[in-house]
Amino acid sequence: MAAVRNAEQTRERILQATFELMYRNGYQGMRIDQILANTDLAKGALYHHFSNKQTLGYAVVDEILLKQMQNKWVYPLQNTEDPLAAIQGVLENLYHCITPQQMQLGCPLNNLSQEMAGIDGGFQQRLEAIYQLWSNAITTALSTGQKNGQVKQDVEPQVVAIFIISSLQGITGAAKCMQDVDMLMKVKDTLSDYISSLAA
Amino acid sequence: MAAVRNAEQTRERILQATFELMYRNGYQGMRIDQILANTDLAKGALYHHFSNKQTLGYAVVDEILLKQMQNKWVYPLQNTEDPLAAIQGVLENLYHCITPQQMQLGCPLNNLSQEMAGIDGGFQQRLEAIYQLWSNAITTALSTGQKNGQVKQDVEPQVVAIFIISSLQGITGAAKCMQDVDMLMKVKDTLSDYISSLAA
DNA sequence: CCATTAACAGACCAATTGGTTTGTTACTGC
DNA sequence: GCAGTAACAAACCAATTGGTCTGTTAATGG
Repeated sequence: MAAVRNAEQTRERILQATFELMYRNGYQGMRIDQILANTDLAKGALYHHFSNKQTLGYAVVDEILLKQMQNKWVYPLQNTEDPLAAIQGVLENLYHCITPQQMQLGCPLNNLSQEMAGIDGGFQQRLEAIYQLWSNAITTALSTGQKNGQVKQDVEPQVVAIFIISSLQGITGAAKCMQDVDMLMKVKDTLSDYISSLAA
Repeated sequence: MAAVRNAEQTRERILQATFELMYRNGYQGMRIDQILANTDLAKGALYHHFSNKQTLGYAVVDEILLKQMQNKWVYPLQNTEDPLAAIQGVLENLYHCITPQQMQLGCPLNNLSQEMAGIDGGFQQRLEAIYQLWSNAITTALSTGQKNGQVKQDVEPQVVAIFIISSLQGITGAAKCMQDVDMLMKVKDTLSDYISSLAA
């Protein structure tokens, strides 16, 4: 058995497995041994790449969650003709192919925030940075919309941006408990209507 | 030392301490030994009242969280002249005397939901019941408002109720990460404006 | 081609965990 | 007032936990 070695790839495998376990069980519920089982690695390998559980958790936020945020929200809202429509598009896309499984598990960012932001300052700072990225993307989009005359002048972009983010996270969170897909969709439409009401 | 015994009171003390620890550290992060330390009880006492950690966690939801929901939302919205104003009042009251500590810790119901609803069916069912209580209270208020001609006829009470709940929870959750009181208040006002827009 | 080091494997460990058991003490009904 | 039981105390336990340590093997530069 030719055991090929690729440090960077191994590191990535560990990160990905950790992310999935954290998504399913939370950071505190996630176990190191589960990572090893899911990656077919030994402890030596993991602790060669990450010094401890906390560092590993931080890395998941800094690398995986951050990248997800960029792909889902930052890039799609950049250089768009109609910012409001772009926001609606991302929203639609988000709910378009959501599985019952995903509904039950909720949003990785939200889950981790509620679990760890209040307990661990390191997590709080890193998660805050991602929320900052998110709100900046929407704030910029709304501001651009105002410049283009597509968005009402009396809305405060930053406040509304955070309201949109909050509502979205809240809906995902509520769905996790309520387990009602139809209701989830209707509530999402209510948020959609609110966003539409921002149009000039 | 006359060790006075009061079973019901001891049970309540355990429940209260467990609630606080769960609020601070999450269910998975909360440790049995911490409960004992905070109540000055021995293990025998705890396991005499509760058969295991899970049962204890469930009891916190069934008794403490449920009662909090009734006091904060159900009763205040019952038999009110102006349901919409009543909702605004509860909201205002909620944010009126919020400490930085509470902002950092977030909402007990939301924290626990995000942490456990996806993992443990027992928690999910119990938490869902509380969300049901909550949404029913607001739904009924909105319906009454419609009958009274105070609320627009074209709003769907149940959907809007869940949207309000979601937004509120989302705001609390975001505040936990963002740590910005002023922003939190402004976003809350945005929700308040939305609720005002429901008036006939 | 060989020395050095990076990338792993896996046995090992101390501390912590939820939970049990056995014993003691306060109450309660008769 | 005493027997029986409920309400505790506290030592004990097995399993799990994150983390370490000592090897071994593959790459890499000279």
